[in-house]
Amino acid sequence: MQSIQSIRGMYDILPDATPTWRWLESQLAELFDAYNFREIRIPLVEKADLFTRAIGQSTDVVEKEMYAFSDRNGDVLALRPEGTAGVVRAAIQHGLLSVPGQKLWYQGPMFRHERPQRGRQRKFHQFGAEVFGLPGPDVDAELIALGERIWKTLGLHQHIRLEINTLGDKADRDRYREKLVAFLKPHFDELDADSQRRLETNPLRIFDSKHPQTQAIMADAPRLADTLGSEAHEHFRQLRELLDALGIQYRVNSGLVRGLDYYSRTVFEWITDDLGAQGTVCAGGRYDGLVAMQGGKDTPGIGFAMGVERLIDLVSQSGSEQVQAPQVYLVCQAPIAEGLRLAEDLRDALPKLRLALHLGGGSFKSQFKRADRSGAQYAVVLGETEVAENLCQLKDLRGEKSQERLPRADLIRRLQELMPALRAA
RNA sequence: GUGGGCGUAGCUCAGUUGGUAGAGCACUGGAUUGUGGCUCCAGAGGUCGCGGGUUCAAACCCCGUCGCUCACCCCA
Repeated sequence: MQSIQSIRGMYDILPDATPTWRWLESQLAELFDAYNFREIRIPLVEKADLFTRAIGQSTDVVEKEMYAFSDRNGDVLALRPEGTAGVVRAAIQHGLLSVPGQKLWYQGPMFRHERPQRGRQRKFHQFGAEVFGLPGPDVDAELIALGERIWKTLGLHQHIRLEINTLGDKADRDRYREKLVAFLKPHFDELDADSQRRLETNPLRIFDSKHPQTQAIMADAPRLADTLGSEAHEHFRQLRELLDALGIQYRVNSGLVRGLDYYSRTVFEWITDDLGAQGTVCAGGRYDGLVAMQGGKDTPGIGFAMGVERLIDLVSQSGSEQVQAPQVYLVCQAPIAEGLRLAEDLRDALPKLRLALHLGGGSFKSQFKRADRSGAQYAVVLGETEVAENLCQLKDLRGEKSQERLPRADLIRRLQELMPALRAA
């Protein structure tokens, strides 16, 4: 019988990898805590309309990548392709926006039906942060400072660079869009096929084109910066001033455009060259119109989201991978009841101890082989002789290869001496 | 959705002009009957991705299909 395989693009995170994931997740949670963000947990499934409205009808994410389906009631639902729309929905629904400066973070799997490649899976994970109700550039600056601290904490700072841009307010962008389209129309035949299509759907993205001829045309295109209203312009100027004051390095990339429709004013992106074609590790921006668009009271907002798989890839390259091994391996060649009892006694006294009890029997030799392979620092030996004399032996498997005999009652104290971290409550 | 590369043991990979499948690592046992790592010996492990075709004979050639992967596209 053919075994059932996982769904394309939805992969398993295996035991060798989960310690690194947990490490990264706990680092991020601590950093969000430190910046006074609070965690929100939202459903994986929402009404499809939520995403259509927030992300934009004509974006690829909605148009061809969304996992949408009808449930038994005939409602059209979708697996969430990103987190911001759901957070905004929840914030409106539960009145979280009544105070200014609501800071929220979220975490979890997202789903997009794309062709998988490095750094791009159909099920992928994001950590994201959102701040509501504060229109000023101080928020933008603090959020970017948080991002910078995250890369430093993860040891990735050398591999990641920051690019920022402003998209202006919606009126600026609409005006600019018209100018850009008017400029490009005469060049239509010279554009590559993808850019010809984007002229209809999302002309600002043509700046991203990798075709040399298209790039040459875009070099002479009108700039969004020249169409900016004075308020948006001033917002961006102040943000840069704050970043300079913080000593944060960045590059203004006037071609930087976010893919989702809801962004306005500040947009930013952290990029790496070490991940192949999917170099964006974290991206975000301001979305001042989104809350109103979702039916809430007009409230400014800003946020970012990072791709966990991409970060894990970088972390693995930088040698920060975590491993999980027991600290003590209990070799038992006495009646297993003795081994189970000793193990449970140890777990009672030392809740933090990572203890592997040998199960399944076998010779001393094979049990020690297991103990070695497990990566454990110490082996505790319990044989017939030890049981008869009510003692046990403690062997250092890594260091001096010493082995000591000691009364079973002294084992806990000895392990605490050897591993002081076990004492902490 | 489009294109390139690749599918052989749990993993990394060999496999000669087509002649019925191998290595290293990992696993099990032994050399060493109460002690791991190094070494040696033995063992177990395979619908050669799947389906069809050509052939006396296919892992190898042909067609189809599925999957993986990289890139385009898209995006975190």
